[in-house]
Order: sequence, then C-alpha cells, then structure tokens
Amino acid sequence: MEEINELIEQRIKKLEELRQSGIEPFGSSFYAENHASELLNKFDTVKRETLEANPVLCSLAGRIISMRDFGKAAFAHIQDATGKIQVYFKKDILGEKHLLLKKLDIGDIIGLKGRLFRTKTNELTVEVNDFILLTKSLRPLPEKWHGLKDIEIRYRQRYVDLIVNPEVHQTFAKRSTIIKAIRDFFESKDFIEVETPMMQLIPGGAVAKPFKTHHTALGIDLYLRIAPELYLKRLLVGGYEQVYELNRNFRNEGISTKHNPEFSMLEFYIAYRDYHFLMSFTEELITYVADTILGTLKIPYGDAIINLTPPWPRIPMLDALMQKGVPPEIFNDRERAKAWAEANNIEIKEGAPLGKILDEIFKEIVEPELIQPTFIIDHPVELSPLAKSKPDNPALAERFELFIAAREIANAFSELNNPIEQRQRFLAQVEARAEGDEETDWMDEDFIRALEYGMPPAAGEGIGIDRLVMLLTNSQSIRDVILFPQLKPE
RNA sequence: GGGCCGUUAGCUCAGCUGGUAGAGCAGCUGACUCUUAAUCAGCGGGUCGGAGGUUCGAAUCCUCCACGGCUCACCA
Repeated sequence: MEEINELIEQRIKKLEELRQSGIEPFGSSFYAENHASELLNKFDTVKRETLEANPVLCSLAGRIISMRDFGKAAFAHIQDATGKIQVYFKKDILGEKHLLLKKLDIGDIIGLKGRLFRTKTNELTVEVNDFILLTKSLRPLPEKWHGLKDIEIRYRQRYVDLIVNPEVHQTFAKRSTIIKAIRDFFESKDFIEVETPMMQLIPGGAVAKPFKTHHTALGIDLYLRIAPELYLKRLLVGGYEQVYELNRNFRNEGISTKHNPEFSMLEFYIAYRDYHFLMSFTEELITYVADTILGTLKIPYGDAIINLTPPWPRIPMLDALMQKGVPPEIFNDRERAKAWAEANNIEIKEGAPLGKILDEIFKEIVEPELIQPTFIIDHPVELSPLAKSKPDNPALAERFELFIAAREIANAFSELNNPIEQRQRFLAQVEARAEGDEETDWMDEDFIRALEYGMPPAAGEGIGIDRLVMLLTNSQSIRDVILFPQLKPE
C-alpha cells in the first residue's frame, strides 16, 4: 500500500537530509544498560541532592513519544518495553549534536547515554550527554492526548495500539504471565506438555465446523483441528498418565466478542481419576493462576466482583433447571421438552434430541445467571459422546462445565474408555448426521482401535484460555486478548 | 446471515431544516536553556468510506455496496 501524505513526505525529507550528513537513519545494535521502569523504581526514593553528589550514569534505548522543545533545550519522553521516562537534551552539554534534534520526530527510536537528575518538579529524568538515531519513523503516531480510539485501526494495526495504549501492552503481558502460570502449575503436578496434530484427517473431539485444507504431495484433504482430545487420549493408551496441551484450535464458525476462528485451548488428561477429582483440581488451578497474577481471589469483571474462593457449588444440570422453574416432567420426554421450550420462546431446531433441547433451555435460562464460579454437573449423555455415563443413571454423563461470569470456562468429564460403547456412540452420531444433524462427532476408527488396546480410566478437561484471560484482565471482548484478531480484509 | 449504529485532515472530534468543510493535537517557519496537553506568533494540510440518484446546489436527503461496532442466531 503506497500512501503518501504531507507528513510522511516531510519525514522522508528529514531522512534524506540525515543520510546526506552521514547519519544512517536505520541504525544497528545498541546495548542499553538500563530500562525505564527499572530506573524509576530503583531511584524512586533517591533525593535530588544525592543524585548530584553521586552521579548515576545510565543508557537507554526506546521510542520518542513526546517532545517539548525550547530551542536550546528540550524535554522528551522515551518509551521502552518497560515504560517511559523523561529525558533532557541541553545544548550546553550536547554541543553540535544538539542540531540533530531538529531532524528527530515523535516516533523515532533512539539510543542515549546520560546522567540521572531530578527536575524542578522532582521528576526523575535522564540528562542526555550523547544519543544516536536508531530508527527513523516515517508515519506520524496518533495524538498524545486522545490516543488511538478507532477500534478497527487498533485491531488492524495492533503495533500502533501497543505503542500508544499502555494498558493494551499490559494486557498482553499479563496474558503471557497467565500462560506461564498455567504451565508452572502443570509442571508442579508432574504433567508433561505434548503437541498433537493440528492437521487432522478426522476433526474429532468436539462438535464444530472445521476448516479444510489440502496437502498437495499426499493428495489428501485435511482439517485444522477443532480439539486435540482424541490424540491426547491416545497418549493415555500409550502409557503417559498426565498430559496437557496448550495450543490453538480452529473452528469455522461465527465471529463475535466471545469467538475468534482460532483460539487457544488448554486440554489435560489424568489417568486413574474421575470428574470429581477434576473439580477440586480445577479450583486449585484457577485460584493458583488468579492469585499468582492478581494477588487476590476477588476479581472485578464488568459490573461484578467475582469471588473465586473455593469450594464452588456443584449443581446437577437438571437441578439447576428445576431451580429456575423448569418442570421435571419434561426431562424424559422429548416432545414435552420441545413444547415447553417453545412455549417459553426458546427456539429449538427440527430434529433436536432431548439432550440438546434441555441444553438450549439451560443456556437460555440458567447460564446468564451463573456469575460466580459454578460447576454444572451430570449432563445428558447424548450431549457428551466421549464421556463416561453415570453408573447409577446411564442417561447422564460424569461431566461438568465450569461457568464464571455467565460463560463456560471449562468443560470436563470422566473419559469413556469402553471401546465397544464408544463405537456405538460414534455410530449414533453418524446416524444423526445422516439424518441431517450437522452437530455431531465423526467416527474415528483409529481412536476406537487405540481404546481397544485399553485406556486407563481417566478424567480430562478443556479450558478456553482466551476466555480465562478475558476474565483475569477484565476484558469484555475476546479481541482485546488476542493480538491479531481475525477481521475481514481491508 | 438478520437488526441497530458508525465511517469528515496523520489522530480525536464538530459540522443544525441542503447553500464556499472547521477545531484541538500532530506537522512546517520563527522565538524561547526545568518542560510535561509547554508557551507565543505565523503557515500548510480534505476524493467528507465507495458508486449511483434527487436537486440550481449534497458531508448533509434517497438507494446500493464496502468495512467496523453492538446485538440476535451457532459455538468455546
């Protein structure tokens, strides 16, 4: 995209003038010894007189984000990865080099050396005694006062958003520490992190429309994975007892404040445990992460304060429905369930089985109320073709979903490890698909074969990382926690 | 995909029932050696998202299109 306006032309002109005077506008390395917030923290309480008596020399590299020029002296703020600090250019000190200031613009990246001092207003500042242009910036940055607000530009040109909106920089730094805390937690519990295929012949482990791609050399179509589940369970067959994978899934569905086509998912499996164990484990995981990142279990989200202090209520799905006035008579009767739903203005697709109807009702009348952490447990088994059913009630699965802030954060179950039953469940799904239900699992013969070798009883769980990050950063849109969210082309 | 809202200078925004397109910041020229939204004086900067239409005349009214936001539907 060639786009020339007056402001860019002026900067290109300066760049050429710099070249002519022997200054390379795109420099090479500069090893700064300090960072902005490091200096600000370290000398926070050091008085002006102390800095005068015992000079502190330092060096910095960063972007000029503001400039107040007095001709023979100038103040600027320099921003690096850690924050910003004021610097002071003075002609008496810089001599000839002071002329170079005229060719600098806001946005340029410089390296500098100098001495710390405090201004009249007591701001810790670097008095520059030498500096070098490291990168000439050709595009003007957004205005200092209002910043960059245009949401479209913020997402499309995230680099600009990150330069001018410090809270965005912080959010993504926090995302990184959240993911690190999760990995630390699993490390401490002796899990191993694994990587399983993102390109799959059969997009299994969840119900979603996949992306399709093509491998030219093999001459086959492949799907981007919608979940790693079936591969992780193959690893349980292979003898690993505790595995996790934290990586991208891809679903070819709508985009919204809660959905991006590619999103990060944590999935983990532990042998010889069941879903009851996982509920306590999940409480431990989430509270560990929240406490590590935020230092508290009472976190603000939107208008609410969410209290993560365990234990969290564990409510059977059908009980939750009854508490909201859904008559239990419909729980075993598809026609009555459908009639009740439609009488209550809940849209039900033609041919939806009983479990899905109950799920629709749940999403409509229960889910919006689940602000504080709540485990909803024991879903209809037909919603959970990969989960073990309850011994005392085969219509229900040993499954839970964790809801926080009216959103599903985690989904887990005792894994079905009976290959004969798993085959029947797949076949039922395939049949449903043949009858027009697109929301079904696919048959995966190799997965059945793996189960036939014997998979230990196990519990498995998936946690949507983007939504967890939203929760812990008080973000209302998934696009605020994904660096480059999917948008239509410009 | 449906509904509602938005798109004007590099950025943030005004622009009334149609009558020559504005401000602040940023930029340019000059002054100024402790400013921090620096200050003071002067100057430049626009395909008003795109294409049609109505009109003597459209940023403004109408239609279509594009992109974005919110929301509903599907999902995590």
